[in-house]
Amino acid sequence: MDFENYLKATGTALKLSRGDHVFRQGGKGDALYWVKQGILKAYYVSEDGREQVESFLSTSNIIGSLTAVYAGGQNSFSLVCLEDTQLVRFSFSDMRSLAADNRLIADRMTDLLLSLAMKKERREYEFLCLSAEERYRLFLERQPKLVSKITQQDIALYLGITPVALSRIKKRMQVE
Amino acid sequence: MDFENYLKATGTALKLSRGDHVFRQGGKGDALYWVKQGILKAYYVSEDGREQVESFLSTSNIIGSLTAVYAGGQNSFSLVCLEDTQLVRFSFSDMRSLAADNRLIADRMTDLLLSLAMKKERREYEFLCLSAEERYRLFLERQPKLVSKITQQDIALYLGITPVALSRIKKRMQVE
DNA sequence: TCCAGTAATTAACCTGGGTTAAGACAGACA
DNA sequence: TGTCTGTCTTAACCCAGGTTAATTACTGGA
Repeated sequence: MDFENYLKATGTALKLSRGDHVFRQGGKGDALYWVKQGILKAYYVSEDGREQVESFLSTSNIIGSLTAVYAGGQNSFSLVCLEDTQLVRFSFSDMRSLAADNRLIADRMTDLLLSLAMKKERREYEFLCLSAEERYRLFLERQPKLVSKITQQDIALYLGITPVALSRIKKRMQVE
Repeated sequence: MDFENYLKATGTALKLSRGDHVFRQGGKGDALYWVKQGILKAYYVSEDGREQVESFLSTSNIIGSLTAVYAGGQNSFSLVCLEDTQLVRFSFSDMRSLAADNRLIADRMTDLLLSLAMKKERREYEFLCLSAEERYRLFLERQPKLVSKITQQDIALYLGITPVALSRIKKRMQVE
């Protein structure tokens, strides 16, 4: 059984509308989600009520809170649909059990974890070494298709700055 | 065979001195390192020659560049000893092969990947949602033993600020 | 077509951190 | 004992981005 078949066999198909939440920060559950269709936003709300965007997801991405997966902790962020969305939900612990007897699943699971960790390693580098403007340029390069479908506000919060600051950066870039 | 025995059996013991590099940014290799004894610093050098610190490692931590592990890419950072250090080097691809036939190794490998990814998820959150001062307070809480053994400069570069800024933050915190 | 609500821009002012440079301090060593 | 070197602190100045608020533009109903 390969990974796609595993998803079809054990996963639950979900159809959600723009604005629906897949899960909320603080909730429980070790589920992961494969995005069949749509655009989603993963975001944190910090203690003082401010929102920051962890990432945007689109077709064929896989997302889930690792702190929730690991030892069944709480979701560290919320996941909301920015468009009508189709997802397949599957359980990490089920996949892990299955991986013990199935090399294909085991390989895909390892790849999945590696790529999740690498994605975060890259983002860590960007925050540590790049300016807000450089991060914005990189975002335009990497996710050009998303730009038109996401509000400036969300892009700013993804970059770790305010919408006002992003507007200034855009203006600065036009002039040059 | 459990994980510690796996390390002893297949790993290579290394003894390094303060200042020695374990590997350098841009180099190849899919090795991971288990820290038996000592303190190390993982750091990036960005294009303009500036250094930023990715993390500090001490006893029983495991470290390696995930981009290097994944598909045998290049190390995305350098690793240097801040004290005399004992390491055990082991190959990720060997562990992965072994995991296919050994559930204990497979479990430990999955845990390892999950904890690496979670560590980065946490740090991503800190950069996105916390101020430099809050990140410093958190560092003092989490790694109090390291504080006395690491220069202020390295702590500042870990927090993503300059040594001058960290000195100001410390003063500000004393006054309050 | 008009209205209401949201998103984006712009301006004015404030603040945290960067930059540069000068001094203080401490350990290493001749 | 004095000097050298590296680390930390402090000060002065600058700038990117935060904050608040007013203005404009856009969009989706009714």
